[in-house]
Amino acid sequence: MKRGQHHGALREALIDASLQLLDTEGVEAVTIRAVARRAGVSHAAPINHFPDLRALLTAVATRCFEHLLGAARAARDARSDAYGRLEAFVDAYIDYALAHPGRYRMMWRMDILDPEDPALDGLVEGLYGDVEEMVAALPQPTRRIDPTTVVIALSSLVHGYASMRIDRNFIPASDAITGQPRQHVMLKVALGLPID
Amino acid sequence: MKRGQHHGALREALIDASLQLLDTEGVEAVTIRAVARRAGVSHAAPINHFPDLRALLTAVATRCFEHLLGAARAARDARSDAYGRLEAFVDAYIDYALAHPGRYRMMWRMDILDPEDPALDGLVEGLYGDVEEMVAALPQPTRRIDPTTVVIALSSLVHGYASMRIDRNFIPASDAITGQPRQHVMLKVALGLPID
DNA sequence: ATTGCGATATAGACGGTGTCAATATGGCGA
DNA sequence: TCGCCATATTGACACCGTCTATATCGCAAT
Repeated sequence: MKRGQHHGALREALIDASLQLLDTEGVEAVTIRAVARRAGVSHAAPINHFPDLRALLTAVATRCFEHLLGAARAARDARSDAYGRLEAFVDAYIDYALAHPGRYRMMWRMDILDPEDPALDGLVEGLYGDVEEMVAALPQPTRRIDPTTVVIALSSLVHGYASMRIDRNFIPASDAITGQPRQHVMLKVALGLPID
Repeated sequence: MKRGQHHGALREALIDASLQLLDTEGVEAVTIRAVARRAGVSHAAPINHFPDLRALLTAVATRCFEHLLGAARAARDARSDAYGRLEAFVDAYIDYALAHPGRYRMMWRMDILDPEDPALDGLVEGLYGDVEEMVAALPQPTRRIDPTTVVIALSSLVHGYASMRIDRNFIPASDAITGQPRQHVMLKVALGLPID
C-alpha cells in the first residue's frame, strides 16, 4: 500500500474538497488550485493523482453518480410492484438532483467531463440499464415501441424536469389538475397508464 | 446614432466572432480576449459593449434563440394541420440543435448565462408559449392534464433527445420497431395519439 | 540499521484568462 | 472651430492550468 506523505489519502481528500466547493460555490469554483488549497496541499500536488482538471471532475462526477444510483436503487428495492419500483426510483433521482443542484448540473456536463472514462461511462450505462429493466418489468404495454426509444423518453422526461426545477425554481412541483407530482403524471402518460 | 470608431458596429462584430469560435472550437473557446482578437480590436474593447463575459455569452445565446425560433416557426407555419405544425416545429428544433451543437449546448447553460436578461428570458418564454399554443390547438385530449405539465414534458422530451443525439451520437435516429424518427414516436406517445 | 530509490509533494515559471484604471483618440454637436 | 463624450488602447493585477526541476517521505533491500 503506497501512500502519500502527510495525508495518507490525498486522492480522497481532493474529491471531498471538490464536493464541498461544488456544493457551496458551483462548478466554476472547482479549480485545481482551490481544491488543493482546501485540502492543504500545494497547487501542483493534485497532478500526481489526476492528470488534469478534467480527470478530477470526472472522478467527482463518478462519485456523485454512485451516490445517486445507490439512493435510487435503494428506494426502488423498497417497493415490490413493478410500477411502484419505477416511481420510487424516479422520485429518489429527482430528490438527489434537487438536494445537490451543483452536483447534478455537473454530472451531465459531458463537455467538461471525460465521457470515455470507464467508471463514469459504466455508471451512466447502469442508469439507462436500470430504466430499461424497470420498463421491461411493467405489465406489457398495449403499443410496441423500441425499448431504446422508451429509455430515451423516460430519461429525458426525468432529467428535463429535474433541470427545470433547478434552473427555473418557480415551477410548481405538482400538476395543477390532478394534484400529483408532475413526474408521476409524466411517467403515466409516457407509459400509457391511467392517471387515476 | 452613436457609433464606434473604426468599425462602426463593434457589438455585432463581437457577436459574430463569438459565433465563429463557438461553432469551431466550443463554448470554452469563447473568451473575451479571443473574441476581441478575432474582431481585430484590443482585449478590453468589448467591455464598452458587454460589461462582462456573461453578458457577451447571453447576447450570443439570445441571437441563437432568435435563429432557432425563427426556423422552427417557419417550419410550423408551412403546415396547416395542428399535429403537423407541432411535428414540423419539433423537427426544425432538432435540426438546428444537430446542425449547431456548440450553440445548442450553450443555449441551455443557465450557469454561464444571465437568466434574468429580458431578451433571453423573453425568447425562452416564447418557446414555451409556442409549445403551449400548439398543444392547445390539438384535438382535445382524452385526459385532462395541467397544460404546464404537458409543456414541461414535451420540452424535456425534445431537449433530452437533442442532447443525447449531440453527446452520445451513436444513438440511432429511428425507432427500431416503427421505423419512424424517435421524436415522432415520443411525441405521439406523450400526447396519447396512435402511432399508426 | 543504513542506504537507496521510487512515489509523492513543493516551488517556480509560463502563457492564458477576466477585469479594472488610466490614457488616448475619434466623431459629433455647440 | 472647439470641446466633450463615447469608444478604444495600454498596462496592470490576481487567478487559472500545466509544466519542470527539486525536495522529501517511507518502504525495502542490503
